[in-house]
Amino acid sequence: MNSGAFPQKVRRVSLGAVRNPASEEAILQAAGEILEEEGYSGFTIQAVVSRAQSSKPTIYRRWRNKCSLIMAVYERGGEATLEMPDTGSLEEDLVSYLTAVWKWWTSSRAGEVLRSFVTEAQLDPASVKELREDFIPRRARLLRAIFQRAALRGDIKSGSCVDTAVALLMGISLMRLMADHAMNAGDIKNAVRIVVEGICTERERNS
Amino acid sequence: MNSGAFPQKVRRVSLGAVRNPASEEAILQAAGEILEEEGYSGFTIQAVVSRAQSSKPTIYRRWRNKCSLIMAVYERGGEATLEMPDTGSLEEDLVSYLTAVWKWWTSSRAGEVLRSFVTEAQLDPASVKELREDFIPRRARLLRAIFQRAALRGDIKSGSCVDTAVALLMGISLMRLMADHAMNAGDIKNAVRIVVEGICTERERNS
Amino acid sequence: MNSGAFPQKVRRVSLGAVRNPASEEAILQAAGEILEEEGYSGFTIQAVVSRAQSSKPTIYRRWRNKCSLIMAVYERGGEATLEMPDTGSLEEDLVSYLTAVWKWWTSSRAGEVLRSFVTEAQLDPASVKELREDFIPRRARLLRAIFQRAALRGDIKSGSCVDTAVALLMGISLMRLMADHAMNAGDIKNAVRIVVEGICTERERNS
Amino acid sequence: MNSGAFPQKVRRVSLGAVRNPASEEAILQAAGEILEEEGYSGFTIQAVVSRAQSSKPTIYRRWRNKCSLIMAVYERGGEATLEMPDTGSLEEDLVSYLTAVWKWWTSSRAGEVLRSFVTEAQLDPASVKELREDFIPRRARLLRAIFQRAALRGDIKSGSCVDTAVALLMGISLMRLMADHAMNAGDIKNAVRIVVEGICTERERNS
DNA sequence: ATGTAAGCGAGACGGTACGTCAGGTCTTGTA
DNA sequence: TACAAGACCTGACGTACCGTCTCGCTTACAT
Repeated sequence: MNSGAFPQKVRRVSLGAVRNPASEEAILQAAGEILEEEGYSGFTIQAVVSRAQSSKPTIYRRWRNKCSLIMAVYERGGEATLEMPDTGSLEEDLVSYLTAVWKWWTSSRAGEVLRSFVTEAQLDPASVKELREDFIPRRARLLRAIFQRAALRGDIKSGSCVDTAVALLMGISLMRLMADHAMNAGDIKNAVRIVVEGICTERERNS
Repeated sequence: MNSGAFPQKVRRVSLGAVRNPASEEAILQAAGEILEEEGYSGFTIQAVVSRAQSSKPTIYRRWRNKCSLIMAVYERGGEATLEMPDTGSLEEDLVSYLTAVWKWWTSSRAGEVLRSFVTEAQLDPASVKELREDFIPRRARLLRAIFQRAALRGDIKSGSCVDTAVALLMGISLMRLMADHAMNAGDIKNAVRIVVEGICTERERNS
Repeated sequence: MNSGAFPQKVRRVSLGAVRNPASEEAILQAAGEILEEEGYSGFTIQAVVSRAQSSKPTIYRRWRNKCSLIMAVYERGGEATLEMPDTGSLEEDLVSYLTAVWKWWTSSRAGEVLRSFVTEAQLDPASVKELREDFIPRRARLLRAIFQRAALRGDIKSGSCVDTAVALLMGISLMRLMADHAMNAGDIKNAVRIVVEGICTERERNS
Repeated sequence: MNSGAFPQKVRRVSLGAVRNPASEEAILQAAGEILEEEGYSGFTIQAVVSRAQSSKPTIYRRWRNKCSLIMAVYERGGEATLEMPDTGSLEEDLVSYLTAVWKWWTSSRAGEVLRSFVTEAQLDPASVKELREDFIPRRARLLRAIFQRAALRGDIKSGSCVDTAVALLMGISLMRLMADHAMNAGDIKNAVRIVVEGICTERERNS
């Protein structure tokens, strides 16, 4: 694996009148590396072009602006690999999931990518809309599923709003991320406990 | 009130070798108006200069970069006028406070200012540090005070982390703000309820 | 001819990854016009940008600073069109040449360009070096050639330094130019006479 | 002598409603040192203020702009000390004088001051006028006197223009100065010889 | 077998904002 | 009223990045 081999002198050949998937791959790879190594402020399209040995039109043919590219980098970055914990306990599941997310964010610097995405999106109303309507709901899906399993078990108080609980946990995570203030195990535990105690039935809470 | 009288042809006189507070005032006023009217993407230093009838050096003499200026605009913007509610009920106090905050954010577009600040801060590590260590704690103070009054009343479960409760409410607000998705009364009520139920004693919760 | 048609709304098309000579041409044209119309003190890069419908990076991509640009304007400005006089008389040739130079300088305001170049060069050691090693020798070439033809005719006293004679005539011209004190026919005649009498053989002088 | 003692912590006290000559002196001293040490590009009013422990208004009260200040520095710089040679030979006098001038220019870097003055003058029509009508004629006086002594001896051909001869020698010197190309003994000798042979009677020339 | 159409690397281009710097004017408080 | 101090406005500077454009090349696919 030549990740980090920079610059990669692998000359990609044209495939004619069809997009070369290798280009897309190289661009995302390069973009991710730059975000990891230089952070948002060092992330320029020209830097991506240079590192990927690609060109601006090739980038803009696929993503409509910097923001879309960053989002693609984030989504390629392996969130999918986060597995849904299922211990039978809502609290344990949430702690386990958030711990995994923060580990991923900090170890691979995917957190930097996410921060960059949220930041960049602010420059473009269409991207804010995408953030609101697509990106955040997609990110919420696993958390929602965890809560819904608890609901099926009858652990959730009637009248509680699961979406709000999800949003509380995502919100605190995002705020800490934007402030470059990673959540540690204790932070996660505290946050989860409040939310769980706030949304669960007596029985579950005491378990 | 001449807010909006643009450009104000009020010639500020020099005060000699001492900074003229009127300049600072005019700059903050102009910066605030631009953020309100044009949003972050229309906010340039030159635009501030033009509207305030000031100059770049005068701005950079006081604030080290755009980010610091935006922060000053936000802090001047009247958060101080938010009064601390005190109904005797934690839940009502929180709802009341958050409702006031969101009303302020949306009506005066202070929300736009805050979004701009958080965005701009990402370009400069020193500003992120300031966001983390000064700005957010300062913003948290009123919420903390509300919780602490409840604690004095004995309403908070022992072992609960008040700071985390505060962070949950600030986090969800920030996330909704960054996504340009204002919280309405129901959203606020749902969020507050979960946090209150999660942190309060049985007695208080049932009250 | 649309010189002076300002701004020319001729949209220059890109030539792909190669510099468009039309841009260079438009920039030099605009720069020359500004120097003619506004003089050195009105000559700013932004003014050139506006008039040439170009951009700062495009200018700085070609010339490393204002000084180089001004030099290019001067060299493009038609000195080449000065023809070498050849009457068989050194004195007549020199008078004729210098008269042509001063006419060019004053009528087209190329003199303003030259003054600006010499002035601007003083801000940058590299430009002074260029002035000394390239620009002045290039300017000296025609005068040298005139003297050398006289030398071939045997009109120059042995032991005389032709280069110094050239420098005397260029020097007085430059000084008068920098003092905004154009040389008239009499001035030129006087200067040429001294130099010719100082460098020529008796025979030639009396001819 | 504290020239170079920088910064001089000699606190000049105000003399009340009268100009303190020590200030003028300190300013000229500081300005001269900066031109010597940093050259024209490092010469700013603020630098003079700092080194002279003075202030901008004090400078602008005496000189109407940077250019006037530089001229004052040049004139204070000791040209007066150049003594008029009088050997009885025009050629020897001229060589001796020009040699002294160039020695002064290069050793004390008064040349830098003169270059700066000519450069700065180009930014201001009034200064160019002063250069033309006052400064250059003043500089020409000694050279003129040398020629006039020769004329009294009957060495100058009738019909020759002494002013032009002076201008030729000043012009070549200025050109070489602006090009940062000091004239050495041979250069001076060559130039003087041409001018002398061009302007003198047979008898003198052969002497 | 060949012409068309699209992807590709390259990099110039116009545009816009940045943050710095210098000039020259102004007003203070002190002597 | 001169002086040191330094804030102020003006406006140019040179740099950086964005997103668009056209080039010349290469290849796949339709004819």
